[in-house]
Amino acid sequence: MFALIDANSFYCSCERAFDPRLRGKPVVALSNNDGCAIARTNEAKDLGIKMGAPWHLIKGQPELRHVIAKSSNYSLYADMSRRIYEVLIGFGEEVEPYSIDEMFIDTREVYDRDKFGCALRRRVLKVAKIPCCVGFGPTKTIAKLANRLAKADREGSGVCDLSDRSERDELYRSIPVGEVWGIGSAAVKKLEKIGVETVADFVALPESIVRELLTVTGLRTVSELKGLACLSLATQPGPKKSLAVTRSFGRAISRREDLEEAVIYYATRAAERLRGHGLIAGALQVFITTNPFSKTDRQYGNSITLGLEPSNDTFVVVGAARQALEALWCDGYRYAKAGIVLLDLEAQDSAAGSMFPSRDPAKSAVLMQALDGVNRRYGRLALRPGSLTNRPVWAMRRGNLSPSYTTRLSDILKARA
DNA sequence: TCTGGGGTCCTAGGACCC
DNA sequence: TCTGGGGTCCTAGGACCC
Repeated sequence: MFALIDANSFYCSCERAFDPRLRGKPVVALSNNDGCAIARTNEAKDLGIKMGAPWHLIKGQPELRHVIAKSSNYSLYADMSRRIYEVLIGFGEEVEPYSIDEMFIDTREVYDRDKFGCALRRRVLKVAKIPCCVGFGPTKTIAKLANRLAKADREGSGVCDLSDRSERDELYRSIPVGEVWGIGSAAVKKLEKIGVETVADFVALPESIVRELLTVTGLRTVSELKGLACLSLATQPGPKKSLAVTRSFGRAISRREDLEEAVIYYATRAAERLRGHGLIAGALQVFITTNPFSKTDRQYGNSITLGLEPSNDTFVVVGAARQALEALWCDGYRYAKAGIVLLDLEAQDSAAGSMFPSRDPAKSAVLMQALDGVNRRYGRLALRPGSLTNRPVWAMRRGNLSPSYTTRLSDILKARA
């Protein structure tokens, strides 16, 4: 049996914990650049403010003038999350922190779930000052669903137990399938086409259909909904696989120097975080894109993935990022967003002995040629410090070269020639 | 003169999550 | 003028090898 503890309007509740004047008022927490609302209190939801609604549109409406907006403060939220975790650990159960505001716990040993759930809620509210809801179920997916029901019933106890099979079957008939964890908008659309609307319709489908439409993830979700646990509690986080630093710009950027400055900054942050986790990266991806919401701007977006000599050195990461940008950049667009993603992460200690990554010299040569072309035309080569050869950082790949990458790069070159 | 096919690895992109 | 940021998993299909 699992329980899911999910904080209510987490970011807003964190703000309220430190400023009681926000209680009972419509509050939203804003994304980076104060761009859009990413958390809303019930009062704000009741005013019709949608998740992800742009703040500049909200504040333009006179009837929403009293809505209070807070810029997000992630270190505060992370700290509050840790407090909740510690409260749950204090109950002596196994805890899996699933996201910043959600934790699964193993409740096999719990006999009176209602009582236990209420005690949890009270304790979290008292110690961490955060209101939350608790959902119980024989699988994680059902516990998630139970939590949703607990949240939806605002006047209720904040605890919902879906451990009873017949009770579930009854409920499934009135719950839209899109409410289920793992069923997103694309899946809903596909399911609608074959007449599936409720969770009950969904679990009644033959396996072959589910498999065909939603692959193995869909099958897993069905099993979980039937009470057959496919997902276990992960009390220890797995090794990190990627790390990203991405931002939308406060205003559109048209000058190359400005974009380069942004990308260098992201690369610096990324390398810092990499070192913070004791990791090195074996590949780096840079992307830039125009504003997809704009109806007037010409659109362009592209990304490039480069192999690195595994490293967490700022100079190496920044050097590779600049080279990538050099190849990506196209003049004459208004850029709205850029980012850098570090991939092929490994623990720092295992780095020794993996200095020369390219397994296929012939293919490297092809890429090198393409890159040399870029460099001849578009600027200098940033060399890896201490490199024995004059290869640019981004010509060093660990695995096979992606042919589509080479193609894409030549497309870019062609477009610019 | 005839020009295979199966296994494996890799990547981009889609979908989903909070 | 202003529309988030950070992740994971799965699959199709290309490239390669023998």
